[in-house]
Amino acid sequence: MTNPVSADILSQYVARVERLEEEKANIQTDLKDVYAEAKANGFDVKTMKEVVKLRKLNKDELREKEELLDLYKHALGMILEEA
Amino acid sequence: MTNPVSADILSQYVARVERLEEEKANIQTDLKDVYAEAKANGFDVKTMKEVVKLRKLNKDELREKEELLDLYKHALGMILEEA
Amino acid sequence: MTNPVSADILSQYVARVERLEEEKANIQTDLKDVYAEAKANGFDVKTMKEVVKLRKLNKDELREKEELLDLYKHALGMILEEA
Amino acid sequence: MTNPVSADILSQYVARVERLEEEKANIQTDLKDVYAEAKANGFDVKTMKEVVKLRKLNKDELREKEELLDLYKHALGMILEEA
DNA sequence: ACACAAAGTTCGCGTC
DNA sequence: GACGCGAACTTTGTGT
Repeated sequence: MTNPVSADILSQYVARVERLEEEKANIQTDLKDVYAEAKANGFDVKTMKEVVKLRKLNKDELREKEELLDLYKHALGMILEEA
Repeated sequence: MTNPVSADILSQYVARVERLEEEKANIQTDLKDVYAEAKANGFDVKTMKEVVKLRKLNKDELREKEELLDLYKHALGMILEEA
Repeated sequence: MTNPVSADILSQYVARVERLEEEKANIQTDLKDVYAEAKANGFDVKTMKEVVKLRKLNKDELREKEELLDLYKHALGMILEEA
Repeated sequence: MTNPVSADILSQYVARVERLEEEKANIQTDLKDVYAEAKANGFDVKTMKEVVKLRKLNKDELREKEELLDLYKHALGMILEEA
């Protein structure tokens, strides 16, 4: 499979990966810091995270999806109470 | 740590785990089959899965969460278009 | 999409799915319980899971997998001395 | 909760978070690209990831981990003959 | 130590 | 039939 492993090439790839993962770890630390600071100023971190998540959603996609869903919901008499 | 590993006891636990995982795998196969059958009869599998997911959500929990969020959304002038 | 949604048929499918998912959830609970019991008796759950995973692989796959890993390790000079 | 929400401050925090998450997403894309390139050159991505993970562990942790795993394997009679 | 949340891995699906 | 994409599950880390 593959071929006689070329140590040099492999090392290069691994080095690139490790470099990127280091950068990523730094950013994650920064994120943690921002949330910590916000929390120290009285904000609710959990809710902030949720807000951020919501803002990621593209409204149009969402609407399209919901329309498709409605079809099926009605078909099912989607009464949530009867779960 | 732990203790001199008791092979018998460990084997029992592993056997129980493997039995349960086998059952689980069977069920997953069944699920796949149901969806395949539904698809063959003209239903949209992706949407079906979404309906199933929605039905799992407890409506009350949802509402509570949204109220909290609204506070922050308004604070942000949560205009999704300006993302 | 598809066509005039047949509510009855769809309901049947959803019911079957939900039944299967309930069974699956039960099994997952059982699994959790087994691991909890093992842990209470001094076993290391993480290692147990690793063992279970290894047992899933047949011997040939296992050998192949380990050989490839060793190859890469050697290429990277990662083998300092073996065990 | 917390108190009269200060919209300006909150917006700043959210902006900083979103900036950092964007950077993070870029890095993840880069990582994907590196692995894709490696794959295109005949390397096994899964094994590469495994190697990278191993390189993160220091030697002591590694030894401890492997010893425990061996203990369990032996208890289950999983060691047929060593490599 | 536990529960919740994020990350990584795996699996199924649609595509080419 | 393989590849890449997206969702599901698992596992790891963190905060309480």
